[in-house]
Amino acid sequence: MTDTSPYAAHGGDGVLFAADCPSRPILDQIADKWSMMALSVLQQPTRFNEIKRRLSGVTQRVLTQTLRRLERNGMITRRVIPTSPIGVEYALTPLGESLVEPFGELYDWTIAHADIVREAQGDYDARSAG
Amino acid sequence: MTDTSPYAAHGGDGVLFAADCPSRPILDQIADKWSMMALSVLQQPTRFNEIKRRLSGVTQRVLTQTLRRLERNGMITRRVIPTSPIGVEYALTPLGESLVEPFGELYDWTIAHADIVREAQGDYDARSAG
DNA sequence: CGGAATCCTGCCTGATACTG
DNA sequence: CAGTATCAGGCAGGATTCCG
Repeated sequence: MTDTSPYAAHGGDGVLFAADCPSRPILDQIADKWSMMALSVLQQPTRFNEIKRRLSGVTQRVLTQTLRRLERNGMITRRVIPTSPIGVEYALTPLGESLVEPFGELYDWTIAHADIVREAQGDYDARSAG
Repeated sequence: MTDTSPYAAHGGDGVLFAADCPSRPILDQIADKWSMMALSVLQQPTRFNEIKRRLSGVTQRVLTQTLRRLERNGMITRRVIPTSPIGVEYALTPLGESLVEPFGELYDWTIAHADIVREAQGDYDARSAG
């Protein structure tokens, strides 16, 4: 990669996340757990309530906001199915598909390190209590 | 791919993010922008106020909470430097270092797609207004 | 079914002051 | 310096209800 901007590469230098770094406004939009989980679920087109069931714990209000935001950012599409009762199916755009990869690696990381993290939590809590 | 657990791999099937998926409690802890930015900044050991300056926009309250949470999850260490005035330096643990990779890919994604996302936002807003 | 509207609570923000 | 404490005000999120 031929660095054309101070933000071209991650790691190494100290300009990471400066106030004007172009990563900031985007991270504000997508770097939250519900966005990540929704994107992952949408690897196959899915309807609203099905997404809601998968993301157990999310409220319909927050899920709606999340899907709207993802749609506005060009990551998913919203298609109304004129049945009765009505259906709405969400699906990834090519842009959204390209995001699944980084998110997937993060997902895989959590699976791989779940035990270690739980252990660390136990240690910390024991130290705090003692 | 030899799936040993229903959660062994990302993508493909439909069990993603079931209520008992071990990814959930961890994502709750780390899948937020401040955690991600803090971890990235801490690729080199950094003191509190320096981190705060890098993560422009964060309040000291939220940053403290974020660092505590990362420390509890075994991702960073907190070292008090007995100078006067006192100093506190945060640094990555090996666990935290292993997280930098996935986060870095996400960071690189935002840099690479910043323009496309901005364009999508403009389109969406224009459609909404029209 | 999908979502908008409503109300209500509570945490976050932002500012400021205080401690070791 | 690195927090904790406090308080005002605002906005996010939960629960519920209603509509196409």
